[in-house]
Amino acid sequence: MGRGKIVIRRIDNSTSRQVTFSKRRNGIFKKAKELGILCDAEVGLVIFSSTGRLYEYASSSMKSVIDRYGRAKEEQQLVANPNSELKVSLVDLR
Amino acid sequence: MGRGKIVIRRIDNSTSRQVTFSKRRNGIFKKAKELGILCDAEVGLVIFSSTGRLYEYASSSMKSVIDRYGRAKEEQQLVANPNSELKVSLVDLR
DNA sequence: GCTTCTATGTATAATAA
DNA sequence: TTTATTATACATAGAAG
Repeated sequence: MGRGKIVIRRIDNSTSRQVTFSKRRNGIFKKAKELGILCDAEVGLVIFSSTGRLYEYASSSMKSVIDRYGRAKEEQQLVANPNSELKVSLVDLR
Repeated sequence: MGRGKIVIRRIDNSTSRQVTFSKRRNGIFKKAKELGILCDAEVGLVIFSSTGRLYEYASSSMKSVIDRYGRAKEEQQLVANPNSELKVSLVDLR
């Protein structure tokens, strides 16, 4: 997308890498916002630059996204391995 | 980006919304991966569809991203409000 | 570390399967 | 829900502030 085609690998020149980071970071945040609005989705995006600086976007709030993520992963765990916690519960019922 | 220009607001037609979600989700995941590689950044992306399904991508691992996020926010908190915890520490030192 | 310019590479809207 | 096609809209590489 630009004057030349690029290969996707770490940009060696630190100045170019910084400029590309700035542009693409803006681009992806825009995409994240659009996706949330267009498709009625909840989106959370966290980016740490190579210098360690944090950039974030959440369609709702990051706390909401992370909490929901945790709950969703728990459910996935139960579906993937139905015996794990359920077994405990059944044992506890006796 | 396509046959017609669109306005960024919720797509009413659920079939179109779903198709757009599928395409744009792929697009943004690709962008997230590229950003991580090109710019040596740590990226975490969480998306819940309008039907509640979870989609995720992390350049490292989501746990790593969330943990680092938590630590970064704590630091921000301290920088923004230097008196909060520091005051306690100083008091404790006496 | 962000912005402008602009030629060019990409993503994707509309549509159909 | 994902994919194929293709015309268009958009993102961005490179260069220079």
